Amino acid sequence: MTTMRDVARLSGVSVATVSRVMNQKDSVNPKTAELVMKAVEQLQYEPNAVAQGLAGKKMGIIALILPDILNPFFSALARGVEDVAHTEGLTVILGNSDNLSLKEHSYIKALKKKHVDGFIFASNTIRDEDVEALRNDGIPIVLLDRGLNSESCAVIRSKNRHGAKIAVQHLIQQGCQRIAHIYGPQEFITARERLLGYEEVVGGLNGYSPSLMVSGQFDIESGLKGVEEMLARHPDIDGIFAGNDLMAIGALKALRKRGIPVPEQVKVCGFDGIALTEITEPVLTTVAQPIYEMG
Amino acid sequence: MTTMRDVARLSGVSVATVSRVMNQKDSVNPKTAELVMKAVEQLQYEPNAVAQGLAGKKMGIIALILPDILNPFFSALARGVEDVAHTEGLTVILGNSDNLSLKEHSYIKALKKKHVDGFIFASNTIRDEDVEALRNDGIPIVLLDRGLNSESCAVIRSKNRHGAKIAVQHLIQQGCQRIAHIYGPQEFITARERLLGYEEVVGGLNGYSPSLMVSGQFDIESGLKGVEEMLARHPDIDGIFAGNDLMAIGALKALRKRGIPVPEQVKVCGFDGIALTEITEPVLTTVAQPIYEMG
DNA sequence: AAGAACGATGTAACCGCTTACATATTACAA
DNA sequence: TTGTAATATGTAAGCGGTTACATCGTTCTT
Repeated sequence: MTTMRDVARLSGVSVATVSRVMNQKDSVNPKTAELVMKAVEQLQYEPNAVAQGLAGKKMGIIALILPDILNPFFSALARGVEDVAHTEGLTVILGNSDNLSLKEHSYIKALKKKHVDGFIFASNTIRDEDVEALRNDGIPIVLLDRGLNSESCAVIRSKNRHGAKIAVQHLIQQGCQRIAHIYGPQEFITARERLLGYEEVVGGLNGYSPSLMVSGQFDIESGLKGVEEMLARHPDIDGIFAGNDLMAIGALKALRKRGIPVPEQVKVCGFDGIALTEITEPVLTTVAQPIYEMG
Repeated sequence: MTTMRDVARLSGVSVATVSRVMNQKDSVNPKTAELVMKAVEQLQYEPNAVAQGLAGKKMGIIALILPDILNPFFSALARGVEDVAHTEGLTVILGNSDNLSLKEHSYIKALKKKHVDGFIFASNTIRDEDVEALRNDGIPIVLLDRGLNSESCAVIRSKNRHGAKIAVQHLIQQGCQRIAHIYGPQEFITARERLLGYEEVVGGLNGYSPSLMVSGQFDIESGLKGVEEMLARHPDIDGIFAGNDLMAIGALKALRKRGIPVPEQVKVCGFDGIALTEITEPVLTTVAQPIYEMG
């Protein structure tokens, strides 16, 4: 690998000058600069990012910690992040936390050692103390889809509550009278907010009952089970608002299993707008979040 | 950030000794070692990976270049890679190439500067010269699902041809007589092999015709279009073998659109075994590849 | 025309760690 | 007891950059 010294030697200047030319810092005689550039070209010199990192510069690496890349929601997010990172000349390190604080912690630890320039967390289980610690080290953090803790770090979230209201109102407009809700894990602020949005709209309706809500785990399986449970309790529902698309898909499966026609008898609406919703049959109605753009 | 010198100072030894203790290399007096460990503990010392990298050691980073993380096949692969990497103490850098040699090249360039320890390519468009260049630099490479070029670098592939034969034979066993095939882009060796497997089995059948094959792009959309085209040509087909699951899903959509009952009139079989196949209706038959394990 | 201010470049210290080599201590064989 | 091998630890030279500081030749000010 050719180093700066090689370039310096070939162009007959000192390494300092080469560095100056490379960084376009401090003043350098245009002629010298050209000379250096020619040598750089000839030797195909590329600065060593690790050395630059050690010498105090950024390494150009950001860490993206998310629960599970298998979840389409997060792969869309990842793609969004990675795309802009790449055009910015940054590289993205991926970490699957499975929503385990422990794993998150271990990622943070491992990546801090590697001089990561910044963290993006799309995971709902980061411990505040971990975030706090990073902040103290002056490492930039972005929190996606997570409640803001007192500290001042960038937080990106979409209007879950508002979206939920839109979804439910849509169902009502379609003529639904008894709308059930499958909510996600209440540890997640997104799930809580969507539930609130639902309650806000449905709470005022005739015949509203808390038993119209079941819990789910934001995955297909629990959506299916949730709806089965719901149908046992309330065979008369005519609308289902699922806390996310995966559970909506599960709901669809449950309904089909029972031979209930969708959307004729029961209408289903999801949340997120992942690509998957377009391959189900019937195509699922959903509240689209700008997942990619959030990334 | 506490450095090795801090530890050395606190434990009253030289940095070299601390380094020895940390790396368990060369002999160190057990008592000294314990002393050092205590200091490490007390100072919460963590070696700086960047410095270690500069000083010649590995950085513990591997690059995973794949076409698109949005494709469920690749997110499964990525998850597999990331999981074992993490348990091995490695971190994974993700790159979406979109099957563009140019993007791949730019990733390689950017990542080489960052002292990446190794590359995993799941992309079908890497130029041999790029691979060659990496090999010359002594950087380990793994090629997933790609034709092996003369060079000796690890290659992981599943038996596409064999799998294709199984798929087609399965359809025949189910009673299919006229089986169509939607093949993927023929630049991809995987697509070619699957096509070969199909031909090998179907070629011997009565009424076989090359017009039973249409090309697709390994995505849902092209699967849909391909089947529509096929139905125009051969309304009498009773089986479809798709080169991958995404196209199989497209096929399903096309059939449903035409009101053709699946699997009563036409049976469909995909390839890959991505999780998506379980959410379609009806559940799609597919040749499962151990995607995760390949990762 | 002398001194200030500036531009261009070189020197060398430093980032934090690894490691070859040197030194010192201890143990063991002859 | 002395030479030698083995053990334990320190010294210092990198790894490949960045950058504060020093140096030196110019141009500008008055």
